[in-house]
Amino acid sequence: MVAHDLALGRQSCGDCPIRHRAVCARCEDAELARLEEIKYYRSFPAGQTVIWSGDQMDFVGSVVSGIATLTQTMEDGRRQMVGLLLPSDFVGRPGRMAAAYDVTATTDLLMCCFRKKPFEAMMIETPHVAQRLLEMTLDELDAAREWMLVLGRKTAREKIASLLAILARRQAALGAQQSRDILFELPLTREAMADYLGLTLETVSRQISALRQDRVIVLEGKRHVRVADFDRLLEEAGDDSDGGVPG
Amino acid sequence: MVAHDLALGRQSCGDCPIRHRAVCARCEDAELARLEEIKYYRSFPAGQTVIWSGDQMDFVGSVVSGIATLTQTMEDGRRQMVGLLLPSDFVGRPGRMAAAYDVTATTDLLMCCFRKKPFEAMMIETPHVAQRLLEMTLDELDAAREWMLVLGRKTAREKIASLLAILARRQAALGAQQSRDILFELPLTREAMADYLGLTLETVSRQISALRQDRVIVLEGKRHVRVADFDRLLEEAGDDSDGGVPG
DNA sequence: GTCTGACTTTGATGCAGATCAAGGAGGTCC
DNA sequence: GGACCTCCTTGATCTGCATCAAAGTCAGAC
Repeated sequence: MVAHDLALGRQSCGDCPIRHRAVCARCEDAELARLEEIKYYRSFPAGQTVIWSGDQMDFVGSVVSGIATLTQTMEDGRRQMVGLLLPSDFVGRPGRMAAAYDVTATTDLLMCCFRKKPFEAMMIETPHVAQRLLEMTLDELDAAREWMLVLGRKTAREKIASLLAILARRQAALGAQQSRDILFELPLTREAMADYLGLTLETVSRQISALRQDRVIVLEGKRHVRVADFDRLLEEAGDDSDGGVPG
Repeated sequence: MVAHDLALGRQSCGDCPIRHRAVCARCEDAELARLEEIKYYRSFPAGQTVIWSGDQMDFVGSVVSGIATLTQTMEDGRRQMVGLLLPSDFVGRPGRMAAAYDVTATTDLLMCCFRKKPFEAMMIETPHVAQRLLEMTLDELDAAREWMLVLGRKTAREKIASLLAILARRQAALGAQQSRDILFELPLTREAMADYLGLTLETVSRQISALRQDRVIVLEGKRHVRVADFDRLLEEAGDDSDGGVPG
């Protein structure tokens, strides 16, 4: 099973990498078969817009691989990212015609799309899909509220540390690390990080440099980050709770 | 039917003021009867904490009347409001033991609470409750994302105008106004507004004064606001879309 | 009536982060 | 090789909001 197969739709849900985390996680075989009938895959190269805010949207779907962002833009060009979509995250809203946000692929992106009308019908008829979607939406709401604290009350340094902590935690969760160090790639440009954090790209750059000089992180190239002391990073982020890092 | 009756639980759902907007909106008579068995009312005086973040929470529920807030607090005391709960809004999360945020009554508050365990059982068995909760959660997620733009990218003046616009729109929606002016009460102290907007209370006070001097709003006392030109207010808020104001 | 405390307003000053500006690193195309 | 991107870093300066401080307003208790 390679990406090429995925892109051509030659994939059964049973083999899907996000089978147990996406909106279909709870589906039984019959339900899965039904989903399979209304699904199709779409891929987007890094940088491409998936959909513009306000556009008619005739599908909903899941991120299979890669990373996408949701952003809002004001008339004068100020931009705020309001969501970071990782594999298994859901895109679109049942019952709504138009997209509410710009959706952009920040890396090469593969999406599993469902035609909207039949998906909405399924939502009503099969409870497992709606239940799972509720669970995922509640998680997203928690994440959004967490981010409101970051945007509203944290300093620039804390904001950067918070973002790095999210990425580091995700990386740590992906697999047992051979060393205690967490190593990960920044999937966002400095500008995209600024849009996420409500900062300017210059401030992002400066604060990353500062965290490097203060030995909180080690940069290997511009996009690879090594975190030796995760608790230290959390401290810098202003988080009290120590998240569940393995090791 | 008076508040006193409500507080004592002497109320059938049929007469409930939030019957058609709350989590029970879609329920049929039989479902309603079942909800009625597991519900009870609680009232809180203005200023009282409904629940502390981290506390065990053995109920979920709806705001029947009054206003409550969700806030997050950092170790050093920085606070960010992450939700404003108006009548019909839902409190708590099925499937979670502990409260994630502090919930505080900012006005006298009446809540319709459901015992958590039986409510969770109902979520699984009756689709209408889960469907309605999904819809409400998606709306809340949209509101949270809207607020992320406010927190991350708007100036202090725009933040205040945005909050006033939300309150004004809600008031306008409540009933046909006899005049074109929208008149409403601020349900929050300056400090609570600051917590909502990621500002200090001094900045809130100054910006409200500035909007008054610039004739965007008229203050009648400290807590009553008159908005003569709603479009002007939206302009000040940096919103392009003109929301659906009647008249 | 006065006292008290919660809430609000206004002024003076300081600083974190924005803005303006320049240059560096690394990639791709020719 | 050089030209030309895009992305990133760093420096100098400016400014919007925070901070520190003091006084005003109003309702309720007595």
